[in-house]
Amino acid sequence: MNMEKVIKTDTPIPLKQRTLIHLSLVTNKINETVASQLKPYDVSLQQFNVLRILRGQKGKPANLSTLNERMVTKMSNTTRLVDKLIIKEYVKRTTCETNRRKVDIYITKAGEKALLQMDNAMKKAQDTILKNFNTEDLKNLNNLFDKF
Amino acid sequence: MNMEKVIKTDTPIPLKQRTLIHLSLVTNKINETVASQLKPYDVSLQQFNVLRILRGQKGKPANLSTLNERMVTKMSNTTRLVDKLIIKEYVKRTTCETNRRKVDIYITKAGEKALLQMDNAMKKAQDTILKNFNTEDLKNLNNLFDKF
DNA sequence: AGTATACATTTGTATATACAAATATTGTAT
DNA sequence: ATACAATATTTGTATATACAAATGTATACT
Repeated sequence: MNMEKVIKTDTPIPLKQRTLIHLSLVTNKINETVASQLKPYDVSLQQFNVLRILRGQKGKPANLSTLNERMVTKMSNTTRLVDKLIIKEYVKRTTCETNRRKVDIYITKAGEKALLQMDNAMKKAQDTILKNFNTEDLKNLNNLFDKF
Repeated sequence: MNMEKVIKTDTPIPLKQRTLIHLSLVTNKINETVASQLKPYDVSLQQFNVLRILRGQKGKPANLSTLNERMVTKMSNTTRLVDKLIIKEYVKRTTCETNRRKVDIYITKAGEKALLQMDNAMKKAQDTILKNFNTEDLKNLNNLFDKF
């Protein structure tokens, strides 16, 4: 990706600024690829991540606060995000037995089934996005990310 | 940044997937820092970028399509983004003389003045975000970004 | 027990963004 | 000149997100 080409500029940009712009462009590109892969399943990346977290619970229900903790992109309204998944019948929500302030959220069979298909789509997206990277590159990148 | 800590997981994540999650977390963190620095000026990062592009025009007006081309994050509605800047009196919009389908968008004196202050805020954000990076790191990071 | 405080979620509201359709203007072919 | 396609922007609408206030429940204190 040639970033100067993408944002059609010819003036040189200071290194720090360039790095942050570069990062934004990379993120945009990734989001596009991911979104287009998830589109057929009519879920957003956020919704996909919630489903993954719920699967990771292995039957144990999650409540909103734990979902929020584990979500990659924190958002202020997990209630409505879960609402969307309930409409699609991918998750179920009941009030928690032991603490009725909380809600228990589970993934349904249908959700797990759909999630399996989404996994494939995401794997495809991942391979597309990272096609130019070898293991060494990926490790270097992760190490640099740790500095943030 | 310890990503496993951020998303509170202890199960190891495959390298490719880890890389993309890591990148999302980094982006989120950066956006937070940037947004909080721009908050006092009541502009979004998008609006700030538009102002910067307009300044880069050096008096020459820009129209919506050129703005869109140069914007880091393309968005579907530059009209309304510019509307916001007009309300704040940071930019002016007139219909283009030579092609009346187009609009000429300029930054105002007030916009330039405000932008100077925002520059400082952004420089501060940048330095905060990249405080752990030396020039070598930044170059490596940019080279890896080019592989996307 | 009664009251205050903390906790977990939901709801209201304002703003942002995505996408498609509508409007206005210009260029081109007949 | 007229009709048609292309271009540039605007508007409508649906959905997403951010933030604050409201609701309902549990815990602690007197």
